[in-house]
Parts: sequence; C-alpha cells; structure tokens
Amino acid sequence: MGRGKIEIKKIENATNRQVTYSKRRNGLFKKAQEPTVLCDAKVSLIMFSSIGKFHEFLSPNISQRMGGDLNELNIKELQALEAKMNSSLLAIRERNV
Amino acid sequence: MGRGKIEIKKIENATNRQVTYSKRRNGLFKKAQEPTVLCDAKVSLIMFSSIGKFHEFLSPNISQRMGGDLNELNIKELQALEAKMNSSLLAIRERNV
DNA sequence: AACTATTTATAAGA
DNA sequence: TTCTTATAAATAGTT
Repeated sequence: MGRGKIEIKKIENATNRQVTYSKRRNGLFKKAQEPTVLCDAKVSLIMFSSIGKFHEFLSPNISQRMGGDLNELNIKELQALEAKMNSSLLAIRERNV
Repeated sequence: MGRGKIEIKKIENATNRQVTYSKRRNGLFKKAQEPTVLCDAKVSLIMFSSIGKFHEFLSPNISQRMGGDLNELNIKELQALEAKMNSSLLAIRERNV
C-alpha cells in the first residue's frame, strides 16, 4: 500500500486514524458490493468508527436474491433475520449514533 | 486483477462463481479485520453465497471497544443492537442455513 | 491449491 | 479535504 509497507497496529494520531478509516471504509464498501453482482451473494456490512460514527451496506432484498435456491422455511428465517437487523438499525439511527 | 480487467457482472458458470466467491470472501474478511486494528473500528460483516452458505465476521465486544468514546446511553443502544443481531444469527445457525 | 501477470487499493505527500 | 503517485495487496485466469 502507498509509499511503503505498513504494520497492522492502531494508528495513534487521531487525524491520521480518521483519514485511514474513511479511505478503507470506501474500499471495503466497494469490495462488499462486487460479490453481490459477480457471485449473486448477499452481504450486510456495518461499521462504526472509533468516534462512533455509523455506516452500513446492505445488498438488495434477501428473499428476492435467494428465492430460487432455498426452501420456504429458510426464506422465512432469513426474512426474520433481516427484519430484526432493520429494526435494530432503525433504533440506532433514531439515536443519531 | 489477475490476467486482465474484468466486468462486474454475474459469473454464469457456477463453479467459477463459487471459486470467486471464496477468494473474495477471504479478501473481504481481511479488509474488514484490518480497520478494527488500524482505526479502532467496529465491523460486522455477514455474507451468504448464491447457494445460501453463511459466513460472518464480527469485531470484538462493542462496549469494550467504544467504552472511552461514547456516553452511557449510546453504549446501551449499541449493546441492544449487538444482542439483537446475535440472537438473529443464532436463530439462523440453528436452522443450518 | 499454487502461481503470476495485472488490476486495484491505498499511505504518504502535495 | 481532494488529488496524485509510488508501492503494496488482491485476484482472474492458468497450471
């Protein structure tokens, strides 16, 4: 990466840490989106920065994506998972975390 | 990437699609783990392959990670989010999706 | 599973 | 913050 290899350890300077977080968040979101297209995968990605800022990526509706491959019971479980995650995310958004 | 640029569109061959899913899942999990160390971030990553196989990455306990930076109300919200996600994940694991 | 030619991501600098 | 660019890292196609 960049101008020379880095160690994977906490970046102590808060400004540099935030800059790296933003850059890597962008990269990670792109890397999360691509297999949803290439591989017909479902991906849910939730991130909090060290100062508690919240970001998420969710691939499109899970029952549409998985519809041909899973039986009806599994689809219901997946929908229940998605509903619970969505309600949790809504709760946290309302608190403006 | 690799031997020539690729288009981001669904890989039609099922074997190639599964191979690419596995390679990219490994890469994505590494990319998800690094900012938890570098940037003191919290990351939750959930993936389903096109055949419904489930994989996840969760960074360590959120209240420990965020403890110094958020007020008590925010910590409780985050713990509630984590608890709901964990119960959802447990439910889906029990169905062996 | 491993290799490797290329593309992609990104750390540091401007 | 946004852009550049030198270098490290990821990976598609191949073996």
